[in-house]
Amino acid sequence: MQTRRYHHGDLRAALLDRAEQTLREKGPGALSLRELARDLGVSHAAPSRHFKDKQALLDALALTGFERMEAALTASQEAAGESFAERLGALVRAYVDFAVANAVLLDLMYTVKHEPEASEALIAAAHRLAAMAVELAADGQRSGDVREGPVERIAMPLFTTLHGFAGFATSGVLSADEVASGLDDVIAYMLRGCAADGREVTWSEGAPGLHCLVPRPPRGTSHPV
Amino acid sequence: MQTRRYHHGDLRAALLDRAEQTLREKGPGALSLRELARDLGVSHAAPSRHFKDKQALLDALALTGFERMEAALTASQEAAGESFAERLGALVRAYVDFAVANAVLLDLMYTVKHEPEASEALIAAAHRLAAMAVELAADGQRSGDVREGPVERIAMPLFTTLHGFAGFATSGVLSADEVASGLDDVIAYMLRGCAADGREVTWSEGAPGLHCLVPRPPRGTSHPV
DNA sequence: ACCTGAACACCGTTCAAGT
DNA sequence: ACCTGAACACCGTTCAAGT
Repeated sequence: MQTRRYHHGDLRAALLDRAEQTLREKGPGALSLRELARDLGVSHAAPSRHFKDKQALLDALALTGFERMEAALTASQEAAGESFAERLGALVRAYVDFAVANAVLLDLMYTVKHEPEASEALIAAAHRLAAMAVELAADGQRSGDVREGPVERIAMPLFTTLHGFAGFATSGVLSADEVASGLDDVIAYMLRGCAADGREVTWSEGAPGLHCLVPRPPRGTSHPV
Repeated sequence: MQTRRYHHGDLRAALLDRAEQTLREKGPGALSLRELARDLGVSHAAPSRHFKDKQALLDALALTGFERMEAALTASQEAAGESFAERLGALVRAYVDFAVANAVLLDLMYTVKHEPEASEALIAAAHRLAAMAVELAADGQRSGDVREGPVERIAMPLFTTLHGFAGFATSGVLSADEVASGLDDVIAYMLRGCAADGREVTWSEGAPGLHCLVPRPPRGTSHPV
């Protein structure tokens, strides 16, 4: 019968799928391994063959979240225009869209863990996301849109803003309307924050025609802020 | 005897205290109402007089987190210098310091809740924190350090960056060293992001002498980004 | 290799009853 | 008003045993 083959085939994936669904529908408090097993027509001890404990399942789920987020961000960059501003805007939108569509999952991804060894893989996954911001900033430096300096130090505040905005969106501190209407303010602010001196900053997606000029630094300045 | 009077006096506060301690020492997964009651020498049903269920206790604890964070931010502003940059820097440091010193609590404060009625008080508390950033931005506008425009829309990206940086700090995405060394990059980026056109931006705490000039916008621009 | 069934120690929540 | 004690239904985890 079909269910038999399914579980034989991939109980591990079925557990992750079902866990995410319950997480989405009933929240993290309602997730139990026994109920998961029941739903999948399997004994309550079966999950332990695939995940040593509940936390291991949650960690694995968080990891798939990072992987899907990475795919979403990559897709956003491939679909985006060529200008730095367009690519940054696309990255922000993709991150925030994924976050609000997977709020509980995002919580899981960035939740403080207490066994450092378990967090390693998750932190590495987060660093792969951050690397995309670094890549974007490096491109921006090549095109002259982004200020000079160590590119990781320039990308970090950008990625930080992204993460904070997504966090406020998922936790409800910002309403859906506020998220939608605030996106352009955030993007414009990010552009200004990383802009090369002497570069005109233009951001026109949500609020057409807004722009400003970031000037050259005063002579004699060794390291422009 | 002493313990008897203590519990009679304020079992509710004792539960919150003890819950925070276990949270800090053993993590959120290890928190149980029954153990809490045992530790306090009280029957396992006693907590239900003060919190209708476990989530209610966690929500109450999160609320005290917001209150203490608000106090820390207020204190930072009272201790800070007069310049906008100094006050912003002090706010960022205070937020991040509180976050790393209370990582699990911060998680709890901003965790996605599934009963909207329970979240209301927490969201209101978060808004009180955000109001401090709005106040600071408004002062910055009066002193000419911060660009013109609706002050909430200017403060939101700032507060968002703060929150994201704290989130990376508590979740371990940024190491303690990276947090310490990244603080000035973040602050300088924030200053640039909200600076008034034509204003010289100076930030010299961690990296003395760094500064740049944000110029006047090109003539004819209605709304500088 | 993968799963079952029973067993163990622990939960959260409720409710009559005590003081 | 505040707490107790027993009861209920549910957990996570382990482990010998099955196929």
